[in-house]
Amino acid sequence: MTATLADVAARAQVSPATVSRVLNGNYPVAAATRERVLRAVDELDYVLNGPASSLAAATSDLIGILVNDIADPFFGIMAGAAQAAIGEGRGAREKLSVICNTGGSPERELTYLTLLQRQRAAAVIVTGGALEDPAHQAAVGAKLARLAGAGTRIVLCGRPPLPGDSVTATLAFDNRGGGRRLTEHLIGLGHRRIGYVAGPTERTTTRHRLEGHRAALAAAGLANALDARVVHGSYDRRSGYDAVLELLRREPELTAVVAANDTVALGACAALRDRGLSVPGDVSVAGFVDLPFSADAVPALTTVRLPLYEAGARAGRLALGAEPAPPGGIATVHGELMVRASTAGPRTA
Amino acid sequence: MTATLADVAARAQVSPATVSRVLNGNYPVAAATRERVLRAVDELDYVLNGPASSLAAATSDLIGILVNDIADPFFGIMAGAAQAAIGEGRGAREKLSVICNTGGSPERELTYLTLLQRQRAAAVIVTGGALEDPAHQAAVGAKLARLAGAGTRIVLCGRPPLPGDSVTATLAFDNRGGGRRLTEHLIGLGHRRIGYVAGPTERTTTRHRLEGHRAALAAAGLANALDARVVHGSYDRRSGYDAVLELLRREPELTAVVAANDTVALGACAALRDRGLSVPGDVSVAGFVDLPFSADAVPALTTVRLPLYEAGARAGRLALGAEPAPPGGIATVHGELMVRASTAGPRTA
DNA sequence: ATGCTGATAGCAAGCGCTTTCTACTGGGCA
DNA sequence: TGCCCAGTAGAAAGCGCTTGCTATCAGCAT
Repeated sequence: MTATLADVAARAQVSPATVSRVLNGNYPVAAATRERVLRAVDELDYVLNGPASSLAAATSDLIGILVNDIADPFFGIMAGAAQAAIGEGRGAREKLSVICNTGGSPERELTYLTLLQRQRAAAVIVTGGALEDPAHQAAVGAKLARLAGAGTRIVLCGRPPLPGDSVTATLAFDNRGGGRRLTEHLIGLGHRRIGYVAGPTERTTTRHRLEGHRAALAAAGLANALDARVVHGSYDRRSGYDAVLELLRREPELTAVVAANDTVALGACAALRDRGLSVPGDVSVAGFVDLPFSADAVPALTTVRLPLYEAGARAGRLALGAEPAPPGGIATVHGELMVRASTAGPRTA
Repeated sequence: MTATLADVAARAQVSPATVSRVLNGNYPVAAATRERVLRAVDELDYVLNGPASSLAAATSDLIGILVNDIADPFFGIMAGAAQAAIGEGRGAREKLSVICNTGGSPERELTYLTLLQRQRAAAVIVTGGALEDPAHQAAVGAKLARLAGAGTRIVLCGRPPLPGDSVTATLAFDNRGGGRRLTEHLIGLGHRRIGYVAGPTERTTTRHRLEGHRAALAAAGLANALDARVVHGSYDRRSGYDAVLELLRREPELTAVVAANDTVALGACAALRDRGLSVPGDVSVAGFVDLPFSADAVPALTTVRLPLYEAGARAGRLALGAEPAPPGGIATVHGELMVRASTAGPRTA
């Protein structure tokens, strides 16, 4: 059937051990021998048996990348960047980096972690905000600790640090700071009645961005009506659309809306438009993340730019061990406020 | 260190064989015994060793999903849908479906295929258009044939059929028909000078959509100036922007632009706007695929809707063997023309 | 010559699991 | 009462690879 190491060995007239060493390149093999072996490999179209190899070597070349929603470019960009970085890495053997889509489901997150543990993955990159459920956090923490114990490198990307020392490195987005700067920008423009379309309640990302928003309001003495002006939803466009209608119902005099992310912001814009309100003429809108299409939207979206590609690529290198972990294991990735056309001063009523 | 099957067996006072059978559930085991084994598994926090298992059973539970660019929602949606379908599948054992991002690079495509072959993947789903390079096509075909020979199920999703019988099932998008209907729509509106922003030259998807366009023009007797009105680029927004500027340079009197996909179309809109031209007032614009944000764009984009999610999910089920292959192994997935605000009759000059 | 050393190559013992074949048990039936 | 069979469990032979250890050999110093 399929050629095995032994077949190659026989053809090259050497022992299986020698073939293995040629393939792994971590043991001296005479040039002539190597040559002969490689020729045999080629002639037989031999492909290493991964499972057998992993079993014998007690390691594998699999690297898992967990994302909440791969259809969302936020994750797509990070995951793609990580895979690119990993593909670039020159290790002894090429790594197989794979993206696992949890769909935001805690169970699937754990399932994937178990599946990766089962495969004895070389590294795991977990992206995106964490669920705030303590039980689930503990379960994930325990799972990661076990993985780390088995030699798997763990990298968190765009996720808050985890207690314990099982994580190799954490790249945390400064959601709080970004959220704060964004709202400060709006306040600076003169807005006083600012609505907030938040993400799902139980996510760290949601909370942190909202906390930044709140901090800015509090600093300006505007925090009183806050809660009435916050609506939670998911991270999709639909959610932004619906939330804005709800906000408008609660407070028709709103002059600005901050959204959980760009996608939500675009949904918000659509709702305002459908309501006959102009952006930013009647209501300013701001997003978060700065996805590729945000600069192209009409009007171009004011947002906080998160360097997704860079962060993803760095996570990939960290997973590979190709880059030293940041001091303390944690690096904070800051966002940059991008002021564009979707925000302006409130109409001087 | 990590618990093994033998440890579990010892603890449950049974043989390793029995533990294996309990875990795989394909052999009768007395309820009491099973119970005891499961308790031991739990107590020891045992996780199966995937490589060992795959080696012994000569199969693995890995399913690979190849995409050209995971940062593009076109692929994100399909891949996510496929993963969801696979996660849903109730096989004897949970499958690990993984997304591999080729970045459109033929070498990486082959590398991933080899890596998956190395892992003895249970199935491989290849999405997106193929490169038209005969050498590469042959290489991919050969690789897939080998995989199929080793028992790996092969599913093509959104990719033209491959000769030979190694492919389990093919879901081909009707790019030609969709392209044709789209251009017919424009012609029907009265457009005569229609520009076309095509994707990369060497891709099947590009060619098919363009052929549809050409067919519509030919049927209306408008094919004469075609070539001067076609500009090739990549599948991104930037490409649409630049291409429209080029088209306008070549033919300032253009009244409509058809883009390779929605992202490109949005770039095209941006360029027109920057040129002071209104959409669809001065120039109509149409896309392809119907990504989530296309309906929200301003103006909402006329496009050909491809059922990405459904196709991806079906590909997942086919990969699982949970759904019978379509007759002849090939199913054509048709697009639906979505007429929205970005297309209108040409200005009656 | 003799013994050393460094450079290569081979032997063989697993890695942890699956699965075939065999062995044992108890009950139903003649 | 004895036999057969269904139901269940175990023994053991690998699956294809890696790697520690040993064997070989040339060259060189003694």
